[in-house]
Amino acid sequence: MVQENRVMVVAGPTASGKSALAIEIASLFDGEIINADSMQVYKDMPIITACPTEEDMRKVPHHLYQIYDPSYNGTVVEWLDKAVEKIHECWARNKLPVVVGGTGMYICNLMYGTTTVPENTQETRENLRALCKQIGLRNVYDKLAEVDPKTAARIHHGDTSRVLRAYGIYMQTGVPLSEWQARPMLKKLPEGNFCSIKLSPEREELDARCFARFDQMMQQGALAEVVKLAERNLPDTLPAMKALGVPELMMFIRGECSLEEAVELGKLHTRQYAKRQRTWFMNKLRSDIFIKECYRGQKNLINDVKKIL
RNA sequence: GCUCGGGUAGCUCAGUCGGUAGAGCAGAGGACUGAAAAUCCUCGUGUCGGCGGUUCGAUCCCGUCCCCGAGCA
Repeated sequence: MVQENRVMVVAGPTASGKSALAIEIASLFDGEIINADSMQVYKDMPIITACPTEEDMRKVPHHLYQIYDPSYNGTVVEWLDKAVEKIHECWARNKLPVVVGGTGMYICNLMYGTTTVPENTQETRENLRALCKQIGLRNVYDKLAEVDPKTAARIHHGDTSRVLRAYGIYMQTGVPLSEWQARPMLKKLPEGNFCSIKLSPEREELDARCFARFDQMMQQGALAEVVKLAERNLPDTLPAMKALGVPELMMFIRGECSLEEAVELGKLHTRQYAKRQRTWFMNKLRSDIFIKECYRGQKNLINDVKKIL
């Protein structure tokens, strides 16, 4: 029987079969699924983000899927708060929460804790972008180095998002990011509550699945989905607008390339993303079960899961 | 057949006023502390189309041949 206050985490790169595994675990152990994917939280793009299907959702309860409008800028901590809330709700109902997703940062923040740094406001971000355009990223970095040499030493001067964020934190709070980060991490749940399973398939197997899945998305109407998104004319700086396949299909819609080229590019970027995910999980996520293949219904895997719960 | 462009890294191309060459993309690995499907870092020897010639020395100049593109016939 499952121990009390357990959280099952299923992590792995895109197309590794983790959603199917999560459903299997949730069905067998009376669980509910909680999304840990930074793109599947957005509405109106279920195909391109490979959200679970309605049929999947009928099998077991799914949480935190398609909760934001694509115009919304979701963040790690906002997700974290919601995920923790859902976990508590599951426990209250005597259900096993099964957290599944490919966003390593979300999962690691949930398991190992997060910093208490406030979020840069939309306004700060816009100011920063303007400043960056005006004086160049390198000069923003130099300003950062003056007020927060520790952080500057840690990040690369070409790393747009980290340089801007670090400088923004100082601008907004008057406290350097390195000071914020020196404060104790906030752990919303004890680390001991988590069991984790990590899928890390070999490149060849995963590539084939990534490519096949992209073709499948196209057949299911991914293009129509992106056409609708394109009609909204949302800023391309929004996270949802950067979901794999969106910028590529947008290029086709704008007439900048052929559909075949867009699809090829989408596949390529998916494959590159999968590599980044694998690197993250390999080196940052501790796991109780680790397999070097995709989930394809392996029975022994489920037996192993039974042992650790 | 003639004229003009081209033939340089897996791909697209830059370059060397003659001293054997470098970017972007791809590929491999890595980082990641509140935008993370984001953002970024490291790794570049290849008959510089073939063969001759000039030269101390040619990928660069000359000749010739082969391929690709455009134009003229």
